[in-house]
Amino acid sequence: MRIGELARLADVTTRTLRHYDDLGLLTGRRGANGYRVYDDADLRAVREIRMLVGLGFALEDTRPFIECLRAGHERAASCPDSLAVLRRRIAEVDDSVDRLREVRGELDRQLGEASRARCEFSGLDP
Amino acid sequence: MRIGELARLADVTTRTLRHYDDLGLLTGRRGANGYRVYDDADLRAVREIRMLVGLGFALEDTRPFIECLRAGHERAASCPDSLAVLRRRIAEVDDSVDRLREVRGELDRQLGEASRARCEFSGLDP
DNA sequence: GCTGGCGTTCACGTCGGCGTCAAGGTCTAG
DNA sequence: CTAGACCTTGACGCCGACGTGAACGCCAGC
Repeated sequence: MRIGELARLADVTTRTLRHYDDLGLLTGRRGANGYRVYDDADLRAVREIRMLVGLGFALEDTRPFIECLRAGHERAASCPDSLAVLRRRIAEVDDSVDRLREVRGELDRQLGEASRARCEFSGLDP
Repeated sequence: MRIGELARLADVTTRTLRHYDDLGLLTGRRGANGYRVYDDADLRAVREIRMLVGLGFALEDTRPFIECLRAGHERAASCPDSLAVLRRRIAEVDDSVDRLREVRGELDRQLGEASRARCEFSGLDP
């Protein structure tokens, strides 16, 4: 299949696929006319990339997963490099959640103080 | 005081302060020689901005807080516009936490499947 | 043969928050 | 008088993941 069909099937733009090609992430073969030619394995790869990107992975971090697929493995995460990146991402997410919880607490504190300030301003505070 | 001293006191670079000036966020007066001139209120404002940025606010979103301070209010969050932005940010943080928790769950699932795949590969799965 | 719908390669634009020169003006101490 | 420590504006660079447009090639149907 050509780039337009793959784009439709994977629900991405052709620009996105060309970008992945530029990165060497999804280097399709070329037909006699210079057109990029893709197959079902490439569709699978694009879907894997989009899934990982949806989970917050940078494009570069999806590379080991795609290489794992191209190495013939059933699951893209089942290679050592993929697993390492996966665990790293989990740690990142945990850190992010922790930070956001602290931020959330501080925002609440700010809201409380602001409300109290408005009460004093309104003369509603004894 | 001039820009260098304010930068030291607020622990930011002079470039940062000029950037805030470019945005019209912290427009200091100018001395006879064209130098920016700041006072303690400006120091207070910069600290407020950095605190809010630390809580994830975009610079544009700190504007109502700074205007609130310049309007003479004690607490930067005690004006209607500040409060609106503050509540919006709280909602954003809550959404982010929710999304990250879902992401975290999915990452765990991926990790589990990958581990099982590796066990099958190793012939350790009955 | 020509229109229209595919494809191709540059290559610059976007968003935010500054970093990092470059080329100059100002002021103070020695 | 001069060094050097401050200040000024202007303008390009960076990061990521593409969007957007130009200018062109390829191929099918009428």
